[in-house]
Amino acid sequence: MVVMTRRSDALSRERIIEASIEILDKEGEGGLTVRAVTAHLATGRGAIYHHVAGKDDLLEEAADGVMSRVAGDDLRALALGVFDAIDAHPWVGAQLNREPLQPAVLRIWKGFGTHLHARGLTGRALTDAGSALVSYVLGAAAQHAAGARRAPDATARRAYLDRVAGEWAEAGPGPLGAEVAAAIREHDDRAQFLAGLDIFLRGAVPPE
Amino acid sequence: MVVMTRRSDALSRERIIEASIEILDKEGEGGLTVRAVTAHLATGRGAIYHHVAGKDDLLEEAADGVMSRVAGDDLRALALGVFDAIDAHPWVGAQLNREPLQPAVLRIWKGFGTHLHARGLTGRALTDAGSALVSYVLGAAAQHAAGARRAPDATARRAYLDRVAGEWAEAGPGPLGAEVAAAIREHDDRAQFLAGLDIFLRGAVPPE
DNA sequence: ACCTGAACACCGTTCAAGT
DNA sequence: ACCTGAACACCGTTCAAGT
Repeated sequence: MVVMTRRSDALSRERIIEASIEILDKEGEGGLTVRAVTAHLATGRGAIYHHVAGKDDLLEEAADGVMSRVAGDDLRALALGVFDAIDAHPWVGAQLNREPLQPAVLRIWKGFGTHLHARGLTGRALTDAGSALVSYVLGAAAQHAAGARRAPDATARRAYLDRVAGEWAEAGPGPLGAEVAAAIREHDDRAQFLAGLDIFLRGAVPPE
Repeated sequence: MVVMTRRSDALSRERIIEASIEILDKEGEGGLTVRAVTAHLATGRGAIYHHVAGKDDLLEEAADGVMSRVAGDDLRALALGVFDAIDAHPWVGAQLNREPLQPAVLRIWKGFGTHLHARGLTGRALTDAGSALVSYVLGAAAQHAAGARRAPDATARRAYLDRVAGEWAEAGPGPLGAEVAAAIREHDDRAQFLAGLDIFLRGAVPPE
């Protein structure tokens, strides 16, 4: 008698999402197609629709998969963790800004909310600060991710920054253009992100 | 003798962008297809490629077209102008977060940079504050636009907020979940945006 | 120079047919 | 129940042919 066992590599929501993250990391956002995912899993085109609702669902779950591995003992560490995760997976930066209710965004909201609450914020002050912090972090993430996508290595990055600096310099003959142009050439996204975070924390919560 | 004159409605970059904005406002981002634009202009599919580089170019120029009409005498007025423009044209919210160097983003950067400079910020303090402010405004814009897209009228908006509040309430049994859930139900995106702007300004610049 | 529209090389999703 | 893969209804972009 032949006993039919499940293939050990049977499809599942988890395996589909895992494969999607691999493809997104290797090929970028444009590389994630249903054809690529099903080819990677060696199955038929329509197979994944038994496990995920569609491509949007796939992207939301993939982004949450990345964000679920971010932790931080305090607020700055958590924010840096989010930044570094997006630096490592640039496609997440765009995805987080597509839908405010997706699991990954709620996860970030909860993390920041908890830390702000621990710092003594309650009521309106808490939700105002949480909302602003989430907006700042997601906005900075999208900006950084878009830049990282366009300038993946140091040489491309230099050319990219020079181009922005040039546009700034020509934009205003006044002192503003020159100042910003110079700053852009010395620019470091991660340090800039932290500087913005500190501005925000200074305005939102009293020093501990 | 027959003198051939140019059709008065000859194609031009301006007319193509204008048509694109109309389609985006009426049909949303998904409605902007090359087929829709060329049908609207009663011309052949390939005609627009003589005037714009492609669909990305079209979206960047359309967003800049909207942002070019925003003005503000002071920083808060400018920020509110950006918010209101995105409220009126939700597709701009997503577009601004796609590419940090696009004309509309540089335009916003210059506006904020000028106002921050006028408030006495220079050097690193200026670029840190400008960068953080742009990130906050673009992030908040994306969040608001995504919500507005999903909940266009008051009834849909209520259902939407109730759903978020519900997710929050069930998320944490502690005081945080209940507080945030209650705040969300009373939530007003525009007021929230202003509250976040004030947090930011408190941290970035001394009161005038 | 500009426009036309068929052709090309893709998409995401559905669904009858299989196991 | 789950999987297969052809079919469907779309895309953006190119390009030979027209004017």
